[in-house]
Amino acid sequence: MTSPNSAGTPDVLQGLNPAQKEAVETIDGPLLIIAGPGSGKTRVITHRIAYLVRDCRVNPRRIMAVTFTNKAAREMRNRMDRLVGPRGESLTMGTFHSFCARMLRMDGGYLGLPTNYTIYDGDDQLSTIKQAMELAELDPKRNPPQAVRSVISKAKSLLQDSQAVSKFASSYFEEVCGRVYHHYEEILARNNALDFDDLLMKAVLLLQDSEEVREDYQRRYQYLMVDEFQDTNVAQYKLAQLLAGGHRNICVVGDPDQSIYSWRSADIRNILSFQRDYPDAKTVSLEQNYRSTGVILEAAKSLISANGMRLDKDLFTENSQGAPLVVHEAYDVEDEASFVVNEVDRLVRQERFQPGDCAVMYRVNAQSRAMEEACLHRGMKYRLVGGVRFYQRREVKDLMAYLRLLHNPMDEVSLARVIGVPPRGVGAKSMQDLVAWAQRQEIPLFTAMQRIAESKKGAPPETVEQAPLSSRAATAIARFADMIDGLIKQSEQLHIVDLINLALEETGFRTFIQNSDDRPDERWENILELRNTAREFNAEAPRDGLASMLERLALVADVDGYEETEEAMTLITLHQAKGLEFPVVFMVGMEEGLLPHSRSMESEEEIEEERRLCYVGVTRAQQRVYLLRAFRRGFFGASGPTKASRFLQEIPAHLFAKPLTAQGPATHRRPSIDDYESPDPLSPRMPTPVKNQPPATVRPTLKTGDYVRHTTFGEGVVMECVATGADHEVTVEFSNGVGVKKLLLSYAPLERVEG
DNA sequence: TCCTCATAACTTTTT
DNA sequence: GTTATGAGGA
Repeated sequence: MTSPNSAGTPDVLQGLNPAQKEAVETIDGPLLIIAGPGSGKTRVITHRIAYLVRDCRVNPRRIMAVTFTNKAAREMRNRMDRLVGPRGESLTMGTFHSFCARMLRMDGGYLGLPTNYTIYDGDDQLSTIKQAMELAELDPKRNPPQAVRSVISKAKSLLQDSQAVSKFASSYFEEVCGRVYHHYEEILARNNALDFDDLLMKAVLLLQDSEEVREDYQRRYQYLMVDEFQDTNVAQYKLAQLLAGGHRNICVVGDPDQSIYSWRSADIRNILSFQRDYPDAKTVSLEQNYRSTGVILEAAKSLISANGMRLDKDLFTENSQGAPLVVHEAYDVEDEASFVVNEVDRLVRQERFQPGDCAVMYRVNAQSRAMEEACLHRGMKYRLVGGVRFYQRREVKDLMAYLRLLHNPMDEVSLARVIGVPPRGVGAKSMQDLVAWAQRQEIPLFTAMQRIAESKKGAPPETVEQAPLSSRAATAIARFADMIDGLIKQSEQLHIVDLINLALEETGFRTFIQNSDDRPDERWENILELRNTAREFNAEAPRDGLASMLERLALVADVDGYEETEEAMTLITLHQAKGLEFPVVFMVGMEEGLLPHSRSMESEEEIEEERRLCYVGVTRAQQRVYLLRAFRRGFFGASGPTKASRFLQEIPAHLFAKPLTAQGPATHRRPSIDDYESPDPLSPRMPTPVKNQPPATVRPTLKTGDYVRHTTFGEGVVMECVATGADHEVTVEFSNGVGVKKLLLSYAPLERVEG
C-alpha cells in the first residue's frame, strides 16, 4: 500500500525496517505483531497511529490504543504529539481499567450502576471478603481470605459469576469460595462499589447486553490497538473483541516470551486464541533488536530457549558484541548491595555512565531494603519504584477514605475506616451493634447513622426500632453523621482542593496527624502531597473533580510516577521493569528460591514464567549486565546458605567475564570486548550445582517419627516433612497440650533429640 | 473505648 | 525484622 498523502510532512515510514514498515502499513483487518525485546515496538505502534491519522486521514477520535500502564499511555501520547501534533489529543489512550471505569461511569446505567460508584483496591477487596466470610460463617483460619480473593479474582477475569464458581467447584475450598463470592457481590452492590476485576467484567457485560451501547462504541472506534497482549486476561481480550466487533480492525502487539503476569490471570493462550478467532489475521514478527549488545542478546536467547512451550523467534542485532556479562557471588546481601554500589560508582568515575543509567532489579520488593541501606551508607542517590507505595500509606488511605465517603456514602469499607480516625468514641462494639441494627431494618449503614442523628434532634422515631446503643455512642455517631452530611453538602459547592481543606479541618484529621507522636511531619507532608495531586482536578466542577480524582487515584500504579533522572540509580522489581530499558542492569538475588521464587517452583509452567521474568530483566539492558547472588541470605533473623539460580547455568559460559578480581587495571575509557581475556567458564567461586544434590539447608532434613525440641513449644514428634521449594515444612505434634504446629525448617528454632 | 505490649505468622509479582 | 492480631489495663 502506498501512502495516499505523499506530499509535504516527513514520511512516517522513514527509518523503519521492512518488518516494522509492514506492521505500520497493515491497517485493515486483524493484525498480530510479535515483538521481541528492543525491537522498536513502541515506535511501530506510534508510527502506525501516525500513519492512520496523517496518511490515511483517519479521525484520531476513532482510534483507541490500550496499554498496560498509565505511564506507557502517557509516553505514547507524548510521542504522538511529536508525530501528529495537537490533533493527537482526541486519541483514546489508556489502560483497560481506566477505559472501563470511564465507560461504566458514562453508560453503566444500563446495568443499573449509579455514576458515583467507588473502585475498591486489593485491600478494600480483602476486608470486604473478610466481611463476606463472616456472613457465610466461615473460619478465616481454615480458608485464608487472600486465597479466596485470588480465586474470586481469577473467576471474574474468566467472566464467571458466583454461580459458575459454585457449580464447577472441584474441591471443598472452591465451593467455599463460591459461597463467599456470592456474599461478596452482595456487599459490593450494597456499598455501591466495584473491584478491579469488576471494571473489566461489567464492561464486557455492558457491551454484551446493550446493543445500543455496543454499536455506539463499535462505531466510534474504528481502529483498536492492544499493547502487551501477552499479559491480557480473558476478560480483557473479550472486551477488545467486542469493541472491534464491527470493523475488525484490531491490532494486538505482544511477546509471549515476556508474559509474566499469569498469576494475575493473564493468559498467553490469548495469542493462540487470536489466531483462531481471526483466521485471516496477518502476523508480523519484529526480530531485530536495537537495544542490546550482541552478548546480552545471545545470553537472553539461550536463557529463553530453555522454555518448552514457545514460539521460536529468530532475534538478531546489528549492534556490537559489547562487554561480557559479569557474575558476582557475594558473601551475603550486604556484600551484594555494596558490590553494586561500588560498581556503579566505578562506572561513573571510570567510564562515562551516569548513576541514572543503572538499574538494580530484583524479584521481591523486600530485597530493596539492603540496596537502599547500601546507597544511603555510601551517599548514592537512588529512586525506589514501588516499595511502600505512596497510595498505600495509612494517612493517605485515610484521607482517601474520607473523600470516597463523600463521593459515595454507601461505601461501608471507607466508612468503617474513617469512623475511628481520629478516635471519636465509636469503637468496635458500637459499630457492630449499629451494623446489626441497620441490617435488621434493611437500611444502609450511613442511613442508620443519619436516623440516629435525626432522633437526637427530637424527631420521634416511634415507627422505627430504637437503636441498641449507649447514649454516649449514639451522640458520637450522630455528630459524625452530621459532619459527613455537612461535608457532602459542601462538596456540591467546593472545588476539590477546598473540599479537602475543609474536610481536613472538620473531621479533625489535621489536628490528629499533626499532634500524633508517630512522624507527624512526614505524615502531614504526605497529606499535602495528596492535596497537591488534587490540584490537577480543581478546574472541574465540584462533584466531577472529586469523581475524576478518585477514579484516577484508584487506578494509578507506582511505575506511573516513575521519571528518569541522571543522578539517581533505579531500584525496581523485575515485574515493574517490563517495558523499560537501562544502559546497565544489575540483577540481584540470582538464587534458587528467589529467582525462581520458592513459591513458583511447583510446576514446569511456573518455572517457565520465572525464566521469562529473568529474560525480561536481562533484555532491559543496553550495554552491561551484572548477575549477582549472595552465598548466604537471611530470611528474617536466621540466614542460611543458598544455591545458585539454575538460570545462571542456562547462559553460555563464554559470555561471562572472568571474575572481577582477576580483571586488569581500571581503564579510563569504556572497555571493549578486547579488554577481556578469552572466554572463561564461570568464576571458580561460583559453585556448579551437582545434579541430584539436595538443596542446602541449615539442618539435616527431618523425617516422620523423629523427636524434636522447639525453643518455645517444647518437645514433639514429627508427623510429616514436605519440601516446599527450597525449604521444608515440618508438621510436629507437640506434647504438653501445645498440639500440632506447622513450621518451616529453615527458621524454626527446632532441633532433633534422641527419642 | 482506646492504647500498649506481646506474640505469631509471615514475604511474590500488581491494574 | 515486619506487620497483624489479641489480651489486658487505663
